[in-house]
Amino acid sequence: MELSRRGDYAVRAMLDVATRPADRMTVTKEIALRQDIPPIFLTKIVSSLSQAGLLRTYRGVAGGVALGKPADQISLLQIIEAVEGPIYINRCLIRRGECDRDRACPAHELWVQAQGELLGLLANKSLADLARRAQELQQAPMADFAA
Amino acid sequence: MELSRRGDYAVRAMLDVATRPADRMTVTKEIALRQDIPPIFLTKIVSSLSQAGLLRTYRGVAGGVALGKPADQISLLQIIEAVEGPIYINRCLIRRGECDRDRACPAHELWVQAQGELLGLLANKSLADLARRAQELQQAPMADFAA
DNA sequence: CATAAAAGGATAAATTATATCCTATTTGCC
DNA sequence: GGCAAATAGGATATAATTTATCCTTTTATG
Repeated sequence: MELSRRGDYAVRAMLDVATRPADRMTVTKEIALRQDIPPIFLTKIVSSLSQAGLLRTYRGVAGGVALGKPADQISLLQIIEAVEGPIYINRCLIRRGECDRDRACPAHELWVQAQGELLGLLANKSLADLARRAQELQQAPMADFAA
Repeated sequence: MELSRRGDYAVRAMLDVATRPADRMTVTKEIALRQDIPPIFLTKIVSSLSQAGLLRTYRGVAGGVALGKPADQISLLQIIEAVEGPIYINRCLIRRGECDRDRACPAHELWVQAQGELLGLLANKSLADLARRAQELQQAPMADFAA
């Protein structure tokens, strides 16, 4: 019941790109360094994010990565599912007939609800939201003492 | 990002016990058969549930398992955490200082929120709720055609 | 005392997650 | 053209976790 590192890394990497000056390219090795992510592993994650259209990548000497679309059009759900595949809170949600073969299952209904809420939350949170919040936290770093 | 089988099995096993006549003991082997759970594996799960006080177990010939307390005092969260340990939606929530070493992390805040909602949902859903729903579904098995 | 149940330790088997290596491809620049 | 710096991607190793079983012990009943 836990996000994999791929997902965690992906979110942090995307946030890293989103909070950099948009006019300059970001290089994965630097992201890895800043975010403390194994560099070669990150290239795989970046590749998934690129295939999902969330990053645009450029090869060559002046290459690197940039956001594939505006940050407010990228949801956290998209990021996570890009690197982990579709989220299922329980096996019985993967395909119909996995748990409720014959009779209806009350647990199944619960998983549907829980999954709906979780996915809703992640789908409604954009990378832009996170980036904005990051800026707030940076400008008032003492804020977390009040929390 | 998925419930393990332990958790899934535990919920189904508890529900199985809760929907049986309370005056008679239930035997794990029968639960395993009805719920399609590997029998020996289920004994381990039952053991965890027993240690958490959610089941009471009785050895010997007329032995078996019964609910450790009234079904309305058993939450789904308790069941899952009994067999999986505490739920963390992301590593950075396990202990303070895992992700927000120095600066505050906006992703962290998101995980706190998501985890809060998920745990809240599971904590507010009781085994009694599920058992009641199970009875409804059994009495009107055609209901799921409407859904 | 035989039988039927759970308890628990050790361990095997399988699956998944994490990470790296190596080679290829692309691009910019001298 | 050739070098350097970047991503692309296949293959593979390593590690961790999950799932499952086996075997022995303990407890209780009749």
